[in-house]
Amino acid sequence: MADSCFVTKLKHYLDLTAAEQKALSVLEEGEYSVAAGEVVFAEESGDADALYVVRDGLLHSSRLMKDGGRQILRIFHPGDVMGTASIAFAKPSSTAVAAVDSSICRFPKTSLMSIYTDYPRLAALFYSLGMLENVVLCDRLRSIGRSDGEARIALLLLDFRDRLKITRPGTAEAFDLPLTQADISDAIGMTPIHTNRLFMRMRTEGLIEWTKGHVRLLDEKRLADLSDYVNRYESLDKSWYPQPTTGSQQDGV
Amino acid sequence: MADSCFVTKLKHYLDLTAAEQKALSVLEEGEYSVAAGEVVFAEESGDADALYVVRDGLLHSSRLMKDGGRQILRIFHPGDVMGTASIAFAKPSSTAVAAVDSSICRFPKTSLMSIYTDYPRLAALFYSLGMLENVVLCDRLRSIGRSDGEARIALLLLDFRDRLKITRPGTAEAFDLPLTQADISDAIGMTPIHTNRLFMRMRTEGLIEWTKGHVRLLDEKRLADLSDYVNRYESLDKSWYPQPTTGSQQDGV
DNA sequence: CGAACCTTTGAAGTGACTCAATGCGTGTGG
DNA sequence: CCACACGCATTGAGTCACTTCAAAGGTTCG
Repeated sequence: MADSCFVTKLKHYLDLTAAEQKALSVLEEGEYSVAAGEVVFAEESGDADALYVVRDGLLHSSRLMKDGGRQILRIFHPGDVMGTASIAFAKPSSTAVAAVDSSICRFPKTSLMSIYTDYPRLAALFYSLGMLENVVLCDRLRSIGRSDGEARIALLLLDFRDRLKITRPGTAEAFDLPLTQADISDAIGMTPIHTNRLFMRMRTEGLIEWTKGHVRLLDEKRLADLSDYVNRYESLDKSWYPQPTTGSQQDGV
Repeated sequence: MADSCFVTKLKHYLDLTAAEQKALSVLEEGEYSVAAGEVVFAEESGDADALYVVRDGLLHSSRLMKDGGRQILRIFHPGDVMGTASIAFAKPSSTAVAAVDSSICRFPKTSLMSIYTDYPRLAALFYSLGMLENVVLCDRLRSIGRSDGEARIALLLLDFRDRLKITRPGTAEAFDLPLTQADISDAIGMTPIHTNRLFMRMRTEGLIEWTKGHVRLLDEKRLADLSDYVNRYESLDKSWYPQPTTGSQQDGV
């Protein structure tokens, strides 16, 4: 059987043992479909007793504002884990919605327990990935806090592309971006009207091509320069990881 | 010996066994002082081979912009762990500076290895705390992306106060805030001039009192309302944690 | 007693916002 | 097969929150 996107993604960072892969497969048992626009979990409603692995499609998490506005917090690609806030809290702190028809796997967070006891290296990998997301979030905070509209769009596009690259190594300067301009504006903290004007401008400036649902980066260097972009997804520092768990013996230092 | 702020903070979330506390004490061995304004680690310079526990004082991490601007990413209080980005990366992705004379403990990240192998419940707690920070970061992203100046300041003040509360349970509506208006403006993504006008306005509106280095929240309800604030620091969901490690036996499910 | 740092104020400019409307493709029901 | 509705992209005009540039007032400290 071919690897799932989840395993592909983890293998991108770390050589997994057979035992580790087997332990992970438990997390991808309950696969199901969500239609575009459908809500997977919602802010302050229901219990956050599970996490979700994205198998296919595209989803995002957001928080609403009192005035009806919305801030998109994260965008989830195949191989990503959604709902990690429920590791800390018993209620969802954001709302997850499918941007296109997607396929996800739900697993109860108690499944993590045996990973922590029996597969310490996987626990370490999870922590690393959590901290990676943390750094990416800081990059976005900096972008939204301190740079103008074009730079914010540039960061979003480059990040989207590089995240896609992990599980789709073929991805280059052109890719599908199945988000509306309204979605993008909610992600970069601007109004849809202004976001549209920015897209127009970036088109005439020769930075990007944009046709509904599809983007081409025409000048990656200038985009990266604009947004001071760093690709955080290349590799992780594994120097502090414990020994891997192999099937036969239960490790040892 | 009295608990350190670090242990106090972790105990706020979880009853630690004697063995667990002993394991943590290793992380607080190399204490040293940093003067106000001093840099602990800097963006893209040197190796990120260590983490830091704050014992006393106040520090923050930031990233610079090309034009000389700065975005403050996080503010560290006693009991907080700085430099968690080095869990994922070999180079610092931000710059940490002491806001006031502080005292911190440095420990190599390889110290985490034995915690992951021998104290799975501590590993789980660390992961939870990482995800908590993640959610807090999302709250700030939302604030900076979608709300106006007053709301951003309100969030910063409430968050600062509630974070302080963890290790200083006495803290109420008045507390020291040893940051300049320029620092605060770098944290909320505004210019110092405008930040000052916002402070002035919030003063006349009866929301806060502000004297250099000291703040009093005069109308917490309205501040919380303005910023749609949620205190994330009250408690963690521990339902998925593995059994604690006790000194004598090496656990078992 | 002046230098350095921070806060405060004034005035003018601008990037992004609001309100308002048009265009455009797609699906759907009459 | 056309009329209509709906969701999304585009454009225009006026306004406002926040910025930039410029300078003055307070404190603290050597």
